[in-house]
Amino acid sequence: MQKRSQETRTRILNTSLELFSTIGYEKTGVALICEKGSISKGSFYHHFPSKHSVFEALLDRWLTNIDNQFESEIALSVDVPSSILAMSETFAQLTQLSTDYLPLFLEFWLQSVHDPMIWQRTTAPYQKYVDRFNLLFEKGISEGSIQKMDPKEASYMLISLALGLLLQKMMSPQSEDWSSMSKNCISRLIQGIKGVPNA
Amino acid sequence: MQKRSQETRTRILNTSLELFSTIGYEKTGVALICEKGSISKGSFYHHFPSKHSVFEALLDRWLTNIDNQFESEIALSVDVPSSILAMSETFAQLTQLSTDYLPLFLEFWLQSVHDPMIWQRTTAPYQKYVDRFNLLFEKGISEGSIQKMDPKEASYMLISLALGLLLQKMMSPQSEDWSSMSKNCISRLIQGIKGVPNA
DNA sequence: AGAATTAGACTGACCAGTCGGTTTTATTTC
DNA sequence: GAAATAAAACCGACTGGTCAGTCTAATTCT
Repeated sequence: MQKRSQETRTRILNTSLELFSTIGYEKTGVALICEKGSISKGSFYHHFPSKHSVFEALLDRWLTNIDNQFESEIALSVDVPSSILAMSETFAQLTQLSTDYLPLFLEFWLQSVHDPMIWQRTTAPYQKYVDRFNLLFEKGISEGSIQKMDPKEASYMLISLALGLLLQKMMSPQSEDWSSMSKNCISRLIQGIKGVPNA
Repeated sequence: MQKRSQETRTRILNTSLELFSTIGYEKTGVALICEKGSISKGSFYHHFPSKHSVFEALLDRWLTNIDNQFESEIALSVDVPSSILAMSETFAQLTQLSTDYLPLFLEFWLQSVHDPMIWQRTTAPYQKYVDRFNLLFEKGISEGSIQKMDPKEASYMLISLALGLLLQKMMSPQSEDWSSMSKNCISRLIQGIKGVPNA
């Protein structure tokens, strides 16, 4: 039966996620993961070849999650501005869900900067989003629903805004309502980019 | 003579900055800092009580730098939108200057999330910028040069955009021209927030 | 001289990863 | 369906190496 095996594997993953997020990747010892997750050292290394491989597995899980979320959302709307808004909605949801795990996202980013292997792994999907936004904006611009501008600029603007909101959310006490703040900011940005009636 | 002493101190700081940025704080050993900076272990610990205190010193240096830069820039313009633009200009410059050290900024952020002591240290100046922007936007809104909106929202939008641009700059190959991209994005954001002629 | 600074060998804690062995689960055979 | 066998999962004491920080002695400045 692979069921037990699968279960410990995910337990390793989840416990690691928890610890990596709260105390950081480097500071989290394998021993601690094992203790907190009631896993033995041997079992840990039976499932993962290294501590870092757990990190990578978490990264992959995170990326595919985001990807699925976006993929399911993008097909729905036909109007470009609302389509963008929908994707942003998804984004807000996503951050809402995983507030506690946000620091890990930073850790991913940081490691990407230092390690070319991780960089490649993260960049590919990232580039995919950029391209997707680019296409969306191009369409919007040509159909007149978005102002005449460099679509790349629009994409980067939107993504930057989203990332920056994430970053700030991380720093502020949990009490603050970043979910609605994010929504408002994004919709206002889109409003500012929308095509003007005449032009 | 304190001159030599001062010199080794800054050499420790600069070498650490270099290494922390390129290979990360955790991965950088004190021995390596000493080797690369031609400093002995004893000297190192004569000037700093711990590795982490070097980190903190770098953080302080960074923060006061930013602060000075902003402080000198803010007084110049009287018109609100152009004042904001000026501050953003400064920001762009600032990122331009320290491209290589950008990863350290992330490291600061990450540690702030994990360590309350660091958090306090970073939050204070951060809050100062937010407040400053708030005031600026409030003024702009009341004088009509900025749209009617929550000034906090405007501040967070602008800061988010700036942070997000930084984040993305870090990930992309050095070739890309983020300096002009940043400028364009920020000025477009301000354009979108500017007061409409009628209203 | 003597205070400040520099030198670098040394220590002790910590920690990722290993290894020999046990227990649980799955499969085969009678 | 139960005994026998194989395979997968689990266990935790142990190791080897790393690294922040210490200590004593030497050197350099005033």
